[in-house]
Amino acid sequence: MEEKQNLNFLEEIIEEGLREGTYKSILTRFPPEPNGYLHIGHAKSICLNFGLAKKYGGKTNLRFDDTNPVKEDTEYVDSIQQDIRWLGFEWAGVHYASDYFEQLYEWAVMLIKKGLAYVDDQTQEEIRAGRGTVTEPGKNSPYRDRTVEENLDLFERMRNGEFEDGSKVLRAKIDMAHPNMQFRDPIMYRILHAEHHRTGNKWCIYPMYDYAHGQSDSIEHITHSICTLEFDIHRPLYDWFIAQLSIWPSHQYEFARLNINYTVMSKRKLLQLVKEHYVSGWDDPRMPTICGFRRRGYTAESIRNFCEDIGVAKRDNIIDYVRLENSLRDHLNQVAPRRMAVLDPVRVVIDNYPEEQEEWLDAVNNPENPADGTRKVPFSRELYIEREDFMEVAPKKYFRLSLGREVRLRYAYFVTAQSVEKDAEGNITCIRCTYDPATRGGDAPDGRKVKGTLHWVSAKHAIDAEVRLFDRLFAVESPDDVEEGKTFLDNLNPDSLRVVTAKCEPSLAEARMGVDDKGIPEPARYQFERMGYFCTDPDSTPEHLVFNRSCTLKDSWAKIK
RNA sequence: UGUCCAUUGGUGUAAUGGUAGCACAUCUGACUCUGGAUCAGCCAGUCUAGGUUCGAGUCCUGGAUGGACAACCA
Repeated sequence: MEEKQNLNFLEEIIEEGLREGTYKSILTRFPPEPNGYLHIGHAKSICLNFGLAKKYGGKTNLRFDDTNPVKEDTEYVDSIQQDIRWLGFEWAGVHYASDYFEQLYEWAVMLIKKGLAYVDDQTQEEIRAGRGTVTEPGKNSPYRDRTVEENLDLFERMRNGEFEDGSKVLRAKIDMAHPNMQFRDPIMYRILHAEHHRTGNKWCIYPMYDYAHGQSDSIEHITHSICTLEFDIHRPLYDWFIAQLSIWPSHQYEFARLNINYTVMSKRKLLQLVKEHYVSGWDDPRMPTICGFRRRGYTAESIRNFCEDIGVAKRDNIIDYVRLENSLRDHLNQVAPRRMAVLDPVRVVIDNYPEEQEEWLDAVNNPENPADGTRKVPFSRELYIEREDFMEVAPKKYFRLSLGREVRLRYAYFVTAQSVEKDAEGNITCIRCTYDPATRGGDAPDGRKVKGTLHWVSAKHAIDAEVRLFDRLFAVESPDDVEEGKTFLDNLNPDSLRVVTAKCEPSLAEARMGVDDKGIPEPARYQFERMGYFCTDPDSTPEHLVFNRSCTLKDSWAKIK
């Protein structure tokens, strides 16, 4: 009884090719331009390219699409490699489009000889005007019919640096009236006297994407060049260059890019957030970058699961941000040790608890994984509980502490609130309670039940920690939808970061950043019971602990409220 | 008003001419020393008009809606 498997459209294509013997194994590639940090959208592409290859016993190349020296930098090539490794993938080979510049040049010469490319002296504006519009055909360049000899001579001199930036380009000679704009004599090379991060000053002409990408795929014998939908209209041109050059036929397939609500995914906008200091950097925990999620406390596994979970197709999609959080919660629920920390403390005094007494009680590290064992937490007469866990007069559905009501302090005792003390402004400064000594450990021998269980820390033993409470970076679902005169920046959430000083159980003093098996910094992750998942921030030191809130717990009380 | 792509519950994603399914969200209930987790259940869908066919979400034609393309960006 074979289980019926549902394949996505890419798997269908791969299996069909395998079945028909079009190829024996597959080779994919992940082709980032090193002009920014990778974001969660790239994670989808990475999981797809590497995941597909893995599933079908193939391999994946990492190839930097570095054909525009003015925007690219080695800072980005380093971060990109780190992020891919952190996600848990390893490439078969690392390549650079710039490795192929010489070959690409030779092929361009070949196309000139075949009468399929020419040097155009028009200005940028003239070229644009000559291209026509989506509904009107373009006009031929006056330089379109230069002889092969003249084109060869001019192109070589372009390479030799005889001309200024922008004075000439090499264009493919196709059809200025073609209904697909991509075919209206696309530019193959432009002159750019700029230093390239790898080739230095060797070149002053650089190939355009359309002329470089497909040929790079072909050189590497990529079987499946998987890219996002906006390149769909480029595919005929991709095929055209390969056909005219008679080179190894790579094929391009397109899928719908990932969109998530309450966030932006364009590199340009992310760069702007960084450059204009709306966030602290590319790895700000509110950023949708891979390094941002990493610092936020996301695990690589949770991101991989997320990408698997959302699937892949060709239709535009907007994924609910909660899907991402759910992936994280799923994973962390299984692996994160539980601790108690009070983020907004209010003092509690147990009047009938002996003044000098303290007890170290057993607390379970992770109820989902008994093997994680237990730890001791100190209890004493004065405690802190969460301010929102007490109401003087409470509605019926409120299960927490209120005057005259009994609740459980987790792993400790049942307590009943008796009275409150307030300051001049009427803020509660202290809640006076009594406890039942018979309920030690959290169970009543007489079998009586209690509706609520609260987390707490002993005031005398508590340690302070800075806790950064993150919320979504944007206040609206579609930050890019803006009215006239506004930008996505107007949609930033002013409350996306709140910093508090929390009271933590003493065992948290040991919380330290670590490194993973690839040497990449890895935070210590915890569940602060009832409050959410938290992790150490790189800013954290033994003297000054800093925790980031990765995400909250699901909170059904918040809905009732 | 050109070319290309897409359209299945609120959101994603399957069904490959033969019973429209799954996940997330929502809502109910059970259980619980985290209002967490877990378990059970409910609600809810083929853009539209024709055509082909014994039979259409699927194939064909028209329409509607959304998206991509007019960078010397990728």
